[in-house]
Amino acid sequence: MPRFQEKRELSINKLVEVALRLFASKGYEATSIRNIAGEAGMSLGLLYNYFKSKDELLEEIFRRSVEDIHASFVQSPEVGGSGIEQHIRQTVKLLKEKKDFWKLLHGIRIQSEVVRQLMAEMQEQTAYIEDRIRQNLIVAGIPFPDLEAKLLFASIDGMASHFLLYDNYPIDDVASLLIMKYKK
Amino acid sequence: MPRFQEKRELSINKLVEVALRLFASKGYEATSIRNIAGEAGMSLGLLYNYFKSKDELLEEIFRRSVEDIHASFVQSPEVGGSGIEQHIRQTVKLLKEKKDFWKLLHGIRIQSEVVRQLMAEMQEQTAYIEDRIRQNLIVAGIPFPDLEAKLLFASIDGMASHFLLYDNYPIDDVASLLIMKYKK
Amino acid sequence: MPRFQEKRELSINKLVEVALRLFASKGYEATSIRNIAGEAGMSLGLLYNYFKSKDELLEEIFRRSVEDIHASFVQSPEVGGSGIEQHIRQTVKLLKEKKDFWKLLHGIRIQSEVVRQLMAEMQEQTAYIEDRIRQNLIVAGIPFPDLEAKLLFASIDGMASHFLLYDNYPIDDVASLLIMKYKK
Amino acid sequence: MPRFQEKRELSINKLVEVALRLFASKGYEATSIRNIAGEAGMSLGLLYNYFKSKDELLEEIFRRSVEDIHASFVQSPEVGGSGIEQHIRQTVKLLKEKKDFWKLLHGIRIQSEVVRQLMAEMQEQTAYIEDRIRQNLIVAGIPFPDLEAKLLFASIDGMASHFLLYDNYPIDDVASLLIMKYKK
DNA sequence: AATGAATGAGACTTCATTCAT
DNA sequence: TATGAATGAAGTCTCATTCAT
Repeated sequence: MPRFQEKRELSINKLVEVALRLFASKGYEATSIRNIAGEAGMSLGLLYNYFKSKDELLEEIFRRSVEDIHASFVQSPEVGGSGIEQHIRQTVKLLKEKKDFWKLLHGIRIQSEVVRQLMAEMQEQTAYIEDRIRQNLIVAGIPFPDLEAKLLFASIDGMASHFLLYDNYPIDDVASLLIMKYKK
Repeated sequence: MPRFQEKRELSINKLVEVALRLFASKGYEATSIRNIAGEAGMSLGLLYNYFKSKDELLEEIFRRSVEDIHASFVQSPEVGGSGIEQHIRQTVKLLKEKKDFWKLLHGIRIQSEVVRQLMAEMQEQTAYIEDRIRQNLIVAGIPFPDLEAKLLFASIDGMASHFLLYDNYPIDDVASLLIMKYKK
Repeated sequence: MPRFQEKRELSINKLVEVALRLFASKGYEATSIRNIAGEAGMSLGLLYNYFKSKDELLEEIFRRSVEDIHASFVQSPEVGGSGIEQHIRQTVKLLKEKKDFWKLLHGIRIQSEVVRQLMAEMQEQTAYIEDRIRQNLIVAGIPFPDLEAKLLFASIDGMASHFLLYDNYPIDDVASLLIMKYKK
Repeated sequence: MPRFQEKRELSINKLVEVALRLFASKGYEATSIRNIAGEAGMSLGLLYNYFKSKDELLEEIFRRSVEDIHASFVQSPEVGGSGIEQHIRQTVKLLKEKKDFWKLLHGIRIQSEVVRQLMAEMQEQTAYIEDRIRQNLIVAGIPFPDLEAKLLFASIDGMASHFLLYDNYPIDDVASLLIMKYKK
């Protein structure tokens, strides 16, 4: 019965979507399973048919989001320019597209009690991103690429934080300015 | 009876110190009042003699920390160099000195909810800092000081995040590199 | 699934019944939620599935009781005699049938605080009853019906209090005597 | 040192007065010892120097009030008229003078968990009052004095309840009407 | 006499999770 | 698949009371 499979996926997608939204706006701890099931229009029991625990739901959110982001970074660039420019533009694009996930991530990454495991996996992603940045800096012939990579990564991350934090943050302008610094 | 006052302040200081440490490491929501009182070596009831609620304890932590930080920024600089250099060095110094508070802040600022009030007050501090940065950029004769201020603020914030996030983060080196970019 | 509805109603009815009994005998404040759940043979958590708070449970008790009483007063009289006689007899009948509710009401009505809202609604009922009494007095051609209504209402209320207060209170005899005073 | 004695009595009087006011307005259970000490302008410890417990404070309130009321009933009448008239007028007078105590009493007498002992003592007073009423009825030559006493007592009690319950209750008028019924 | 620090039990309430249907 | 009844631990907070000073 493919119908069952369909419904199953529909429900799971709905749950992931709702949970991400709530985790992003209220925080992981402050969001209750009841709240999620309610907003998703389904019962507590059904939620537990799909996810063994609240943690597992969080993990699934991370899995999906990280996968999407990774794919987006790896695949042929959707934005033009040099390597660095592409990287920054791509990051900004993803920030806008997946604002809720970034909010969740930024809100959870420092106090990772529940999510130590997830964070370990994230670390890999982080290292990968920093490495990409370094590669691009090397290509651009910038000196001290290791340290520069750390700085650029931090700058991008800070920009992201402020975008998530403040309304009407002119992220495109700030990004452009940042890109300019690495031109020539 | 100054003895009461003494004991009172001792208890309050201990509570604020312990709560800050726990909030920083486990997060505000995940830290229980019982946990705080226990680590502070006192009973639940005593905590509530001094703080009407968990929120109020958090507020007191913020009040004290923000006050310290503000004072530290305003007073005669303890680190040398140009305006921008001073600002960055001072920030790094404070980051190291008040690591727990920054952890708490970075872990709480995105999903406010409980702390919308506090965040509103923080906003003022934030605006003040961004303005200081802009002033320094103007003095240094840097074009687009508004946008540059946003970028520099973001870079510093991102650097701080990574310092809080990763062990052995070479913040002094990254800071030096950042300072260099605004020299000459 | 009517099964859920059934169970739900069963639990709610049980809770309302037990809570009324306990509130009546020990008072609202002195009765704990744990006590209620325990006597009702269910867990604390289940109670909170049905009632958001202790107050709401009290409100439900009031809602149901007031509704019953109102219905009983409005519907065709189950006791004979003149208007006044009917009113008094009906009151006595209800007193016996809903002794617990009257106990709760008499024990709570003076120090409202929690139940100011409920009391405001009760006031309407009270006014309605006093008005009914006045109508009956007018029909019976008794002078000063306004004041007489207040007095008769007070007498009935006092009789009720003493019935609730003292064991073996001869309420039927006292009621008969009271009725006699308004005959002829 | 009579000064100590003086201060002691002053403090005790203040506590009794404040506690009575708070018990009357919020109820016994809902009033905290802290609240009482605070409103009386003294420390928790001092309160416990004078009263071993919250119960004992309540007992003292009852002792004093009952004594006052008893004295007032027993002593030469301050209001004129026949026995019944005197009794009713005197009751109304006391109601006005000791409104808080009556509120407390009416709010506590039905659910007497804490105060079973006190209520037993009150019962004596009650019996005494009912007996006085009966004596007066006998003197007035009214038939069925036993039952009439119960009814009149209930009427007076109900009047009192309504006076305590409703603002601007015309108790004097209602009392006059009640008195009239027993004239001739 | 007088203070208020200190305690711990217990109050109300929420929550993640399990289970019978 | 789907429901929501049911649980019990744990959370925040209040309270009467004791005690050192």
